[in-house]
Amino acid sequence: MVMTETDRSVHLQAWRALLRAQAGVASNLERELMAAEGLPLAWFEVLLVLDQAPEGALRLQRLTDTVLMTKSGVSRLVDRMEAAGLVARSGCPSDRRGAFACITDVGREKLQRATPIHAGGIDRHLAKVLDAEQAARLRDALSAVADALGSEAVFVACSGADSEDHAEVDPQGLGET
Amino acid sequence: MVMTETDRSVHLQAWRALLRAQAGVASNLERELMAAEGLPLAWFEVLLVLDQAPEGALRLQRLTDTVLMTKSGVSRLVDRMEAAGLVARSGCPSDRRGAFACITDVGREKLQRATPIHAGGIDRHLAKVLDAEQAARLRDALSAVADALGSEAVFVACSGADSEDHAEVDPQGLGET
DNA sequence: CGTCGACGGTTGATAAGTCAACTATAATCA
DNA sequence: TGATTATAGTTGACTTATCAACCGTCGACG
Repeated sequence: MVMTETDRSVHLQAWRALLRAQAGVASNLERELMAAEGLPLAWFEVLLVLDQAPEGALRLQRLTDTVLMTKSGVSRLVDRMEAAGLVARSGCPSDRRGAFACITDVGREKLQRATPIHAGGIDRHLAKVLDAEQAARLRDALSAVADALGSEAVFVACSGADSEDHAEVDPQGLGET
Repeated sequence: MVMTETDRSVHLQAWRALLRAQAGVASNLERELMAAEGLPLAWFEVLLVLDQAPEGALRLQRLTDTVLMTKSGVSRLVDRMEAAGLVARSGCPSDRRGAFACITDVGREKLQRATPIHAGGIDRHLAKVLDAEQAARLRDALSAVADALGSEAVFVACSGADSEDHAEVDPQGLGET
């Protein structure tokens, strides 16, 4: 496949647009949910997947994928939501290392009130701009990108360049105290 | 415009795909840049726009837009990059409140070495999955979304719901100590 | 010309996420 | 069975972004 200069710049533009759109929509959704229900977007997403899960419970590990966060991040997120009464932890009998996060009744009520807000946001920010077909294409393109990623993530981490000889800049506070 | 159940779910799916793709590509790009040059993605983007700017300098305020960060975030980001020697602050003669961030020679070198890494990442993660036409459509769709956003952001902030009567959950530590 | 509101940038306090190290349990295999 | 390795989750140390309050400067208007 030949790769012209223009081709490359199109992909770069797509990437920058992706960044802008994501940041913009996310911050609007967050603001709306926050204003209407005092609910951060990430909390909403956790409630959403928990609600759909059987028993309203999911292993923390599974949450990791849906919230796009490390396990420690999820652990602390669940801490906060538990403190707020929206979810509860419960041990897993079949694997005693594991823990379930389980949506509470309060959590379900909260979700119910938040859902139309969120849906409205999606409507306003996406549906107003893209018709169903465009949205479907967008979904497909982005899914393709996201799916292609996982497969080579490991590869990339081990091949591109090893971790010596570079890092002359040292983002974490200056190496020369 | 009639809005069926399916339509709505398509938009939701598009949004979730958007989140996954953005998070995935960003973290891969970041990892690659970090491994090869010890350079965070945000730093790279700052260097990139500074390099393209006349005199290699831009007001901090302008950086705010391109990096998608608040002004305090940008101020601190520039702090760190300045400490690392990649940029320098310089006062603005015509408006003595303002400050320029100006790319240094070291910064330019760094950018030069980082650019192929970044381009390679875009290639691997986007160009490999989307041809030029698909990428162009993706760019257009996402730009449309992002552009539509700004206009109503203010509106949303003031209309949707006011900030009393809700927030029963209080994400910031429990209101009942 | 002087006052006053808006703007650009910095800073203190804080929220939230990462990484690395650790604990405890599970699974594999000699 | 017992040792080894991998996995689930938690926690401490740390990084970075935000918000709100602040300072200095600009610009407009009486």
